[in-house]
Amino acid sequence: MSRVNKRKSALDQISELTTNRLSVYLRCLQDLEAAGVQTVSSHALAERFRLNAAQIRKDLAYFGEFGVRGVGYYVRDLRRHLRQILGLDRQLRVGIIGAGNLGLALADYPGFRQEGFEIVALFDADHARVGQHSRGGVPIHPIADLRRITRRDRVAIAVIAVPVTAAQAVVDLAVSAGIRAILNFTPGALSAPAGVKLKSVDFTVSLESLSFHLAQEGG
Amino acid sequence: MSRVNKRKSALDQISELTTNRLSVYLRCLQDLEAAGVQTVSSHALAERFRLNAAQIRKDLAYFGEFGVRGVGYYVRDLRRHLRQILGLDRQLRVGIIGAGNLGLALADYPGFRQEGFEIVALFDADHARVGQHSRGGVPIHPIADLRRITRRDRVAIAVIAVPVTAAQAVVDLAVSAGIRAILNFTPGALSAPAGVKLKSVDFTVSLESLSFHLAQEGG
DNA sequence: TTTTGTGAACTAGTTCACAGCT
DNA sequence: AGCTGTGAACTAGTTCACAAAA
Repeated sequence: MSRVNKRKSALDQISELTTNRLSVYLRCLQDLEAAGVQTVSSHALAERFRLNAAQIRKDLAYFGEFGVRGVGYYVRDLRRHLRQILGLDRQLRVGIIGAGNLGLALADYPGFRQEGFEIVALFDADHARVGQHSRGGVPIHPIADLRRITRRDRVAIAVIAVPVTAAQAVVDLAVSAGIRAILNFTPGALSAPAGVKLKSVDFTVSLESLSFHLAQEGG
Repeated sequence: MSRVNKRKSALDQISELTTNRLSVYLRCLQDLEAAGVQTVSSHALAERFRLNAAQIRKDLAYFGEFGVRGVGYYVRDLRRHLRQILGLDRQLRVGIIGAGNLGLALADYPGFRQEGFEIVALFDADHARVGQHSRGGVPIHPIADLRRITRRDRVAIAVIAVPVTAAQAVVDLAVSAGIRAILNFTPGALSAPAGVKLKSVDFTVSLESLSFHLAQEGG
């Protein structure tokens, strides 16, 4: 069994901390490539994020031996590898459920398109919104059409930006429409069946963490 | 020295993981109190988040002995304690820098006000936006007024929702205006001096984490 | 009896330090 | 000489398991 296969079999035990860092490395490599830099060492990368160089080498080594001893990593090569590892070598289509302020803002968020995600649809229960478009041109569909549009447009990722009370029902609906990856922006605990990856971003928790630190120092 | 003081001195070594969970517990307690529940055990709480009961007890025990053996925790009491620990017993004022789609959406995000944060000001470099208000009525100021408004309105927390290229300059400006806590929504590494708490929310990293999981399963 | 608070055991994640390749 | 890849050492975080309290 080849070294690559040995690694492949251990790939599901990669921690989320590692994959998050891979995203960060990738962004950095894109900057470096744009700046015409050919090679980069783990130390040079580490300095940018005040991270440990060994950590970067370990993160990368889970997936293969991408570096060259005495030289470092070829920026172009490593970037290509990371894009492939993160599944960004194919265009991933995203649907956003909830066309309120937040949903509309996310639909036109330039960072997504830039990294290769394509926001293809918004969904909303409010009939007044259906048929409209975001400023950037993403069409708003009735939520009843979620299953149909998801299949037609091959939506792979759902973003949840609805009021808290509707969130679990929307997750269930997305799952039943065949969605296997969900990014949730509503607060509170949601559950999804095994095999469906659910990731949550909770603004309130983040703000409260800041509040805690102010409370500690401020007395 | 009292037990409370002994703990107080160790308070700065509380991990972010713990404080994030405290926010989650607090939200749950608010629901329980609204539902008229008097007491709750660490096991009952743990089930809600499929978390470990010992973890919850440890998280709480950093700050005092809030529980009653054989009974559990008094919901009302614990809620009050958590609000105090997280610094939510006083109204915290927030300013949002960047009045684009995202900044405006955050300004009117109902979850913030609900937890006791007050969004008092938006700031933007674009003169066309200055003088306008968010739908919810938050006024948009020129960024040049950041220092003045921050002092006048006693803004404690800054939210960064500007384009990536402007982000570090905006952080520096906020710090020089006396801000000690910053919630950053732009991608990439920003730096702030010691004593200033900078927390980042990176949408792209979250989406790429989902992409990674799809790439692993999907083959 | 029930449930907390917490030391001890365990697990996960990070950093060190160096052999080995270029 | 320079830098990677990685076992070993270390640090942080979680879970177990039980004495002590109500």
